[in-house]
Amino acid sequence: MGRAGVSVERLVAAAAEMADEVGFENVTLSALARGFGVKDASLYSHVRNLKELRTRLALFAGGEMIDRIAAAVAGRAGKDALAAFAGAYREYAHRHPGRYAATQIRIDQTLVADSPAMRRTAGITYSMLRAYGLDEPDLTDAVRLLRSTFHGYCALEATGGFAAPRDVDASWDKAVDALHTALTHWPREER
Amino acid sequence: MGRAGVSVERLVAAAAEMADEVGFENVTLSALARGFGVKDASLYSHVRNLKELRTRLALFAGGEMIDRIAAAVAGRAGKDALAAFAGAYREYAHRHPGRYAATQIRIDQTLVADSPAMRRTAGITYSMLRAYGLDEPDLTDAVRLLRSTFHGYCALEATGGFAAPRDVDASWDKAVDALHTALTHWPREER
DNA sequence: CCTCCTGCCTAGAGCCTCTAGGCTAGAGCC
DNA sequence: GGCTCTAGCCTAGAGGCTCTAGGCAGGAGG
Repeated sequence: MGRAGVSVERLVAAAAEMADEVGFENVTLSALARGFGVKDASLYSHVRNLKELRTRLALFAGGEMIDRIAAAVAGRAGKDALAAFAGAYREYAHRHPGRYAATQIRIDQTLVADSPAMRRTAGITYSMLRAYGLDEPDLTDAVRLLRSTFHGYCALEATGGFAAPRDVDASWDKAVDALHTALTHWPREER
Repeated sequence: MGRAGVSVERLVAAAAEMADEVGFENVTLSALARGFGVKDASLYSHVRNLKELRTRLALFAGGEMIDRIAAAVAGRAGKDALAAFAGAYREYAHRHPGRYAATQIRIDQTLVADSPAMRRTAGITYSMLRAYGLDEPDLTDAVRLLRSTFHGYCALEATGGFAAPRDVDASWDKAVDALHTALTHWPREER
């Protein structure tokens, strides 16, 4: 009986597939082992435990996602860039619900901080926002607003939170418009 | 050995406590049974299965949450009402992370639709927004924007998503301000 | 050619959900 | 007071999951 050829990379890739099919929560080392034709105990020589697999999946998905977003934003500015960012974000969340869910788990901050994907994400977001003429700390506040709205919308959509008959794509476009006006009329301290 | 006196209500209440302590995901029928001094199989005569317990908890938490929000919003209007809504929302999410997580699970839409809590939530939100002079479908779009931002912010906060040194309360206030300006300058179709 | 290490294995503990079937105390009826 | 019915608990057991400990074999490198 030859070796099955499991590796961390193949494991994470398989986990990504499985997450999109059955949900991030339901990705199981047992099921992955079955997929590789291997006993589940064997996977523990490639990955410390389930938690480690999940954070690897999270970093993988985060990188994949920011690649798509970067490609969409490239060469655009202002409202165009914002819309492209938003569109790519939501499209990834739709196409890869399991991987997207993975990006939202709590991860050791030291791990996240020196992950290249995170740095890239921050860079792209901040440079996109600089077009609105914001300075710190408004810049950080605006980034948090955008992330919150984007994530919240996708999360609520994913759990079936939008029951009203109104088209969800139209609401999304409106939300992006509204964020644009919020950014252009950003509330400054008056004094 | 007398009866332990388990009931659906006590079960849900205990689950709510446990969810806030160990996280919604980690609420387990076994652990609840241990808490009641009862074998886990016994709980299945009060609740069909884990899923049913979870949706019961979700409806319970949803009702509790909208009660707090309603109390906070009462007697206020416009930006005041928005800020009160937002504050009560986030405070509940902070104080009861497990229950809040419960409110975000996917639930059978027919169950949700005729839950009184849901109707109340919709009523309060829509009436709060009418102060901004919006009509359908903008009203629904605006509700979705608010829910998305509120939920997204709390979710990201909960998973440690805001690593920057900027104070998270200040960013929240700014976000609420920004939403207010977005609502007052709501993007209309120009034609 | 030999050694070592990698990649797999078996065995087993522990925790979880959920089903099937049975016993019993107390409530309601005659 | 006796009778029945049922709610609320029980034991037994199957099956899925994570994870540890220890073993074996085949291919790569000295």
